[in-house]
Order: sequence, then C-alpha cells, then structure tokens
Amino acid sequence: MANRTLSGPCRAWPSESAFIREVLDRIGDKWTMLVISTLGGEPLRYSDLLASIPGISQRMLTVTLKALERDGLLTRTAFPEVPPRVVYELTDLGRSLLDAVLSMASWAATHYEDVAASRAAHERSGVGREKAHGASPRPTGSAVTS
Amino acid sequence: MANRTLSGPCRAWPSESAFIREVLDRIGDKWTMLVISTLGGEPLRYSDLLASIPGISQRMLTVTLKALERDGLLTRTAFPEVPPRVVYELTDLGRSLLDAVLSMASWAATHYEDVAASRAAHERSGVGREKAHGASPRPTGSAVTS
DNA sequence: CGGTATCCTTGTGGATACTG
DNA sequence: CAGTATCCACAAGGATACCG
Repeated sequence: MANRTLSGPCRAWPSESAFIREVLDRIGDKWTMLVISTLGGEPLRYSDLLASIPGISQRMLTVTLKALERDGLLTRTAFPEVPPRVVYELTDLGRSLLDAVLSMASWAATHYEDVAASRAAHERSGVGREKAHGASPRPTGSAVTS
Repeated sequence: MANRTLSGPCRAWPSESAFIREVLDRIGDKWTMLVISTLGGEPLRYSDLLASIPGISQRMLTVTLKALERDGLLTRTAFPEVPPRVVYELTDLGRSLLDAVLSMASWAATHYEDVAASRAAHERSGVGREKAHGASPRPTGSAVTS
C-alpha cells in the first residue's frame, strides 16, 4: 500500500506542486505507467513487454525502459547467450510506485462509467447548444452552474 | 479514499492496460493532476488557480478545467456579478480521484531523493561507461546488469 | 533477439492580443 | 475578472530500416 503520510484530512497543500510536477514529468508520459504495471507481476523480457503492451513501438519501449532504469525503478539484466535474453524487473523502489499506479488503475476501473456518462451528457446537451437543464427560473443573483 | 478493490496481492493483471490507458489519457497531461490537487482543499476561483499553479497559462488552465468539467470531476459555478466571479469545485468523483493523486504525490515526496540519487549515479558511471557496482559474485553464465 | 538510427508527422502547450 | 482567439515552436512519439 502506498504510505498514507499526508492524506489525513482530505486537504491538499499548495506548496507540493513541485513534487507532483516531478512525479508527473517522470511517469506522466504515454507509456511509463503501463510498463510499470505490466512489470508489476513478474520480471519480463523485452519481447514480452513489447507484446504485452498493445500499441507501443520498439523505440518507445526502449526509451521508457532506459528512463526507468536510470531512475532506479527497474533493473535490466542481460544474459550473454545466443540468442540474447534480457530481463527487466522492478526494483523495490519501482514496486513502491506500482502501488500508487495500481491506485490509479483501481480508480479508473471503478469510476470509468461515471466519467463516460458525464462525457456523454455533455455531448448531448452539447457543443454550441445551451444546456437545457429543466427550467431554472433564475432568481436574482443566482449562480449559473454550467 | 481510493477503493482497494484490486490491490490484494501485489500482482498486476495484464488485460487492464486499457483502464490505465484511459486514466492516463485523461489525467496524464501536464496540468490535470496539479489542478485536481490544488482544488483538493477547497473550491477556488479562476484567478486563484492561475496564481496557485506556477507556470500554467490562461489557455491551459481553461482547457484543463473544461476537460475536467466534461468528465464530471469538477463543477463550474458562475456568479452573474460585476466583476464576474467563477468558482471551481471538485465533485465527489473528483475527490475520489484526488486520493489516487495524493497517493502519487506521497510517493514522490517519499522517494524523490532515491530517484535523484539513482539518476546522479547513472550520470557519474555514465554515458558509455560501464557501471562499476561493487563485486557481485556472478556465477557461471553471468548476466550483465547494466 | 534486442535493440539503434533516422526521419517526419502530430499534438501539446506557450505567448500574445483581444473580449464580454 | 474570466475568459477566447490565433499563431507558432518544440518535443513526443510513430514508421521504417538497419545492426550486433
């Protein structure tokens, strides 16, 4: 589980933007989270990762893996055989992040439909059209929740 | 709090890539997490957000807020006063995501130094040089952990 | 098998100016 | 105050070809 150090009351501190920026710049790209979560179960080799992550290109897999290795989130182990075999595995640090990633995935799995519904609703009441929410009589000074 | 539905044993299922892709495409951009975490404490108005999130442009704040509103993660309430006042507030759905975001921030705060250290180490032993890790006694067919 | 190298398209987002 | 509109730069990333 992720440490719960700072989630006492549900209150976010403003000055921590820097940390969020940091983590975002590292794992907020298109593939990093996917690689981490795929590697979460067990060590995998290059070709396995390539196959397990639909849509990723060789280039991006390599780039992502190198970045993660540099940051100490995974290890790359090459066996000098022929044909070559290379295994990637999360470090403890990597696994600690995995927990946060799974927290995200969990949220996505749970609330996916809610988001989809909201999107659909916004499309219906639509682009350019005024949102036809049932007859709010607009008393003086009433706020408009768009 | 994030539901912990799928974080039993620390094992990631492969087929959930789709969900991670979803959540990533939504909140993986440069500002979304920052806006959510900034809005986590209390409702804020446009100008507050602009001031609280260092480096964000008007354009990106507007774009991000609209996307979040569409997805039902926050509400926009405009008070028809002069000068205009608009307040943004997380919905319950948004707050549920906030928890996962804080989980990320927590990880960043806790492990930031580890990552920085690893990066520094890779720069030192660096680009082109072999990593001189102290004598791990490799058995026959020794794998190379780069 | 496990990558690199190169090229080139695209999306993201910054700067700036203007509006209700 | 709270946006919109327009233009543009840059880098992320896909396609393809090749290498040890």
